[in-house]
Amino acid sequence: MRELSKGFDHTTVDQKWYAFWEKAGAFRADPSSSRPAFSMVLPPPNVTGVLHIGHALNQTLPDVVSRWKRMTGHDVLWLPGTDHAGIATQNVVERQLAAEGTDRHAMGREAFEARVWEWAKQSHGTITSQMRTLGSSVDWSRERFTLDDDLSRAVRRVFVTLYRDGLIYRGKYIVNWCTRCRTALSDLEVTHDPVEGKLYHIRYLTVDGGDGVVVATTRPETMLGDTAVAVHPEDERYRDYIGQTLRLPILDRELPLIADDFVDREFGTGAVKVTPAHDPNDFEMGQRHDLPQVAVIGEDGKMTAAAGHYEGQDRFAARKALVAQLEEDGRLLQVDDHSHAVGHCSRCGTVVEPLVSTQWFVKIKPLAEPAIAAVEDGRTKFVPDNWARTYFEWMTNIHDWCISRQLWWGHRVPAWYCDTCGAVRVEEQAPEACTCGAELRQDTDVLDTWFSSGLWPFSTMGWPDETEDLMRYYPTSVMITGLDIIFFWVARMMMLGMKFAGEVPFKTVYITSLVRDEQGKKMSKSRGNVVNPLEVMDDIGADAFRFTLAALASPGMDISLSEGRLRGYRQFVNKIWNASRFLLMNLPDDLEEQPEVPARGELETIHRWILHRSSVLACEVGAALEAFRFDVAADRLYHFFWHEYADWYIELVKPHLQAEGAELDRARAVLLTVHDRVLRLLHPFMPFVTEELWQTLPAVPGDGLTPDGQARTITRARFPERVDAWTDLDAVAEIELFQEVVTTIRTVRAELGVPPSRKIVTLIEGADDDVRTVLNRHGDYVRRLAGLETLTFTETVERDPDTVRRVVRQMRLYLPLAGVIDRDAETARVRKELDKLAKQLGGLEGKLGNPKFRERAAPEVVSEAEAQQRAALERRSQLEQILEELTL
RNA sequence: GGGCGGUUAGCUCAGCUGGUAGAGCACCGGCUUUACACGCCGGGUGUCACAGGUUCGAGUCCUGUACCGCCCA
Repeated sequence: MRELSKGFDHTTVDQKWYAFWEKAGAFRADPSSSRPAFSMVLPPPNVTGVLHIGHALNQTLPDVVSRWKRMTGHDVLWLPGTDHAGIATQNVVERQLAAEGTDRHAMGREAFEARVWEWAKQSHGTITSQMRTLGSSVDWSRERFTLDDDLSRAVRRVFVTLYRDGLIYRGKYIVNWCTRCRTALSDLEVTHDPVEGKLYHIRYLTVDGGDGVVVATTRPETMLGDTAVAVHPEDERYRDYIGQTLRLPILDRELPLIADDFVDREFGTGAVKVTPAHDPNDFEMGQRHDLPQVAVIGEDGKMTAAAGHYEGQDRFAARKALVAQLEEDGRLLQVDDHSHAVGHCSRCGTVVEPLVSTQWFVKIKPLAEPAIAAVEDGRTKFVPDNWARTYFEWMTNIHDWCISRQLWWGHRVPAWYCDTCGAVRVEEQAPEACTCGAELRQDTDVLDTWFSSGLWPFSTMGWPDETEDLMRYYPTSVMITGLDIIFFWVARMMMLGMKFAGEVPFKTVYITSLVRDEQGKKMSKSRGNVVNPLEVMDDIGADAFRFTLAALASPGMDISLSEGRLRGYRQFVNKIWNASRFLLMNLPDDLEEQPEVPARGELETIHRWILHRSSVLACEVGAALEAFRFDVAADRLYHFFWHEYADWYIELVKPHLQAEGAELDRARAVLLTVHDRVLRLLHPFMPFVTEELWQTLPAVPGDGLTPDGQARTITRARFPERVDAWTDLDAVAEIELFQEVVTTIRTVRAELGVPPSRKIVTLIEGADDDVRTVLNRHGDYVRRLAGLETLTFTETVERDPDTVRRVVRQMRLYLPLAGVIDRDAETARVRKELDKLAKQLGGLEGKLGNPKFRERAAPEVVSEAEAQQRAALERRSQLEQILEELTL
């Protein structure tokens, strides 16, 4: 006899199988295969990152898809890799250096880069091994890193092409500047968080000493850089002031009072100070009115020489000092509490300082337009489709993309400058020297990490070379990723993919939701409610964890990761384990191959029923996966396995497993077939336990072989489909009737506290011939599952007050239970049911009595209501009879 | 301010093209029935946020309100 341990121990099993799969090349794509291709790329996590709950979800779902596709006969490529995460990684290493009492400037660029490479190589193993723990079935032989030589070559090719097409330009504009990271940021790397600040009202006098105007500002320290005051052109209050000259407090600079309809009349006093060098809106206003830019805050966040005697003070200290000064001068009229959104660096949380700086930009509109069109005409589809709206919203309001970063870790901008003649050379390969003969100096900046990850779907496949992989796997089939990076990745991959690879990068984009904690709160370190996926997997295993995520992944809904669900699905894994254990106990040792399931005509009803149900299940799971309804698929599997297969079929099949000869063979064949099928259906969700169990089953010849044909693996076994020959509604009807009778008797026993050990008797009155035939056929099962001594049919039952009576369909069940029956309780129970029935009948009568219902409702709806009414009336008369008998 | 989503059992969530509500967990009662106490049997505990409207009929469609959340500005 084959044997399994008493429970599933994921700690010993999971690793073993992942290593096996990898060694066997189970996840390796094969471009020479004749099978249809199915491809995905994994949005690369940070090379120095650790697996968090978002990764877990965004890898579990595509893993379910790729395992499923592999089993449905596709040549699957799921391409993994990591990105270099410019700012984040550089920050970490800089902190390490600081702890060692040095910094990157002391080391020099080359040594620093070498140091970061070392760190990246070292920490790279963390996330990749965590992906293996989760079971992600990626093709590691094709793993990529954004700084790989090929990918860097792609970055340079794209940069140079965009530059030559006029889509990349260098210029002096206002950008988001992080004073701590000392680099420019793109709009997307700035998060706007609400801050409780103040609104300061400051009087600016006119040059001739007149009262002037009062401006309202949240950032008084920037006033030192004011070069105008603006009001709305139609604002009656200020009509007469427009064109006057004001005097800037403290610095005494003269400022024109200009009119611009950007000004919000409702805000503050309706007059605003204009600081073109430190506010993006003011920057634009400054350009419209040709205002000078006075930078009073430097790249280090400290006041510059232009700030007068505030020079050298930190911007926030300067604010305090300046407010005090204004107050002393009597210029500060009012200070209100004011809550407003302030931009913070998404990497370090520092308040972003808008400042004017020379940077490289991507001109985005010409790239965005085709990317918008591709979603409009359905070349790329969003699932759920309302995300397309968010995509359009962003793509149509998009600004030029600042791609240069003042960092050392990343792809260095491929631009060279000649200090002699002023030439700028943008080349893929470093030019030897300037055409004027002078030496060239390369731009010191690097590119935004997202500039390289935006190329990911094709740069990883060898672009710009026309590689076999690129030809076969691009465009990818699906992109599965979180909503938080719909703009970072999806939008940019769309734009760059269309421009450079000539086609959309993916046909479908499935947007996953946010994983929240049990109370629906966003997980955050400060809140302390972060669920660590590694701890969860350590605790309950990757299989239960993955199944939970899939079961909770309803489209468009955030996921609240509930402890209860996790526990429940861990128990499900245990259930699967034990059902397999039961199966194995009942198979002979020498069974090497799975026997064929006999034809329907040779099978007992229970076998026909479970085969039918397993066929329907395969159909439902397949359809759910096709529609990305991971939750529905998980729900069907759970329900089938536990409440049909284990609760009923396994119980029913037990007596047949005690039989001999053909009856035993039939039972074994069906049990094994159904079990094998359900393990396969479960495999995409629970890869480890299903492989472990499937390996113990007798083989299906030729199925599920590893690529070298030397071993078996469920990862390559055929995914079950509907089997038309098993469709059997008669069997379903029989089993349902039987279940109703059993459940009714069990309920009586439970209500009256009849212990399982006590066998009782049941009489059935009013069964027609068909029902008798069916129940006689299943008499053994009923006796077994309901704990009966005898089940007999009768035409008339004596009116015995010590008998419990129940109605099942058109039949009455009589259970003589002298000594335990509580007639009052029984009477109350029947009355309660009659009340319920009366309500239901009332509703049905109201409906059917309404001529408009009969007139307008669909005929089948009407006849359905009539049938319900008939059944309810029948039941009522049965119950009334029972009541009468009880009250003898 | 703009956009999107949510509000259904104690908790976490399903509910397709309208036909008077479901799952898991929790809970209550009973069980060493030889796969499983991570189990078995039985029990549903609800004003489907609120107010209108469409309809023979609304959890489901429409409008509005309230509250919660996310994204963008």
